[in-house]
Amino acid sequence: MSDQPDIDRTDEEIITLLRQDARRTFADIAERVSISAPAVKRRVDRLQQEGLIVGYTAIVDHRRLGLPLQAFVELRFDGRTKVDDIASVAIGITEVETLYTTAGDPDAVALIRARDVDDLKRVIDLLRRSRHVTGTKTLMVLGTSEPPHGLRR
Amino acid sequence: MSDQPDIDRTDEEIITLLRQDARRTFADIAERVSISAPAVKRRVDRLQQEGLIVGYTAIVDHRRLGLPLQAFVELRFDGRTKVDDIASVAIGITEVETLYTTAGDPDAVALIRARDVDDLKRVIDLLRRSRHVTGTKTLMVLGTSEPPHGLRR
DNA sequence: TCTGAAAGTGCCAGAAT
DNA sequence: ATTCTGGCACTTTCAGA
Repeated sequence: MSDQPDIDRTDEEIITLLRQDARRTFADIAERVSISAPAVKRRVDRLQQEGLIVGYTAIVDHRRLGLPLQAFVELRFDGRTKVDDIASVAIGITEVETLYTTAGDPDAVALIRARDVDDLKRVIDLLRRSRHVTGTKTLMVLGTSEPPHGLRR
Repeated sequence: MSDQPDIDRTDEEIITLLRQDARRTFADIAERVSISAPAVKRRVDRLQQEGLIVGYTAIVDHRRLGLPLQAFVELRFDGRTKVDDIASVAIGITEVETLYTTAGDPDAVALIRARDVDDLKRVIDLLRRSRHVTGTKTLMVLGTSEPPHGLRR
């Protein structure tokens, strides 16, 4: 359970560049951070091994992939529910993009992607019928915006 | 504003593979989907051009990068607020990972990442003082879980 | 299929400890 | 002296036409 290993300015820059475009070449990164490509590769290998970089993913347009609807479903559980049981409500439901367990009024929040209203309804019903779930509240997402992604300190 | 272009099974597989690991080579993908590497490249180029693949990013461990706290901040706005004004509350606040505009009780939800409680407090205060914001409600995230990422239909 | 570019590896130099 | 990090040279693999 280590926490923050020694990350210098160059490591930060490399991470930022890879967050902006994960398919950048080492040579490209090397030029931007002013060290050689092999040196970049070694740093990236290290960052991965230390678990700072967990992986790389393609960002897709869900609308064009046939999942235009997005919603938060707040979940409330009965008092006996263990935290691990909470996480298990999402398993097998592919429409659940992320399940957040939370401290406070909703015990969890599921971020859903759905094809259409019927699909969304089906997913909500599935969640509502899950063991220990005592209630839900759904919040439709109209739009999202995020910063250019990478300048985060 | 086109929507769903012709995506065949191979395109879907390619997208899934790139979502699992965006740094996969065309040769690697080619082997897995049983076509040639140049054919994969052409498809990926097309998927990018059609806007199905928007970009590629590195997934980082925010805890180890010094941002261990995560929270939802529900935002309520006064009646005269335009939707575009809602999105603008997040600009300049690097701790806002995503701002969701929503239909219903909260008008928007900001997903926040913070260094520590003071940082979180600072961000919440910033949001509360934003123009048109009439109230907030904060929900701490205890944990997240997401499906292996890619099997989504 | 072919050419140039990038990835990946080994080796050595220099700096920091 | 040793450890860490970078550069260089080289081979293998990939990208792109």
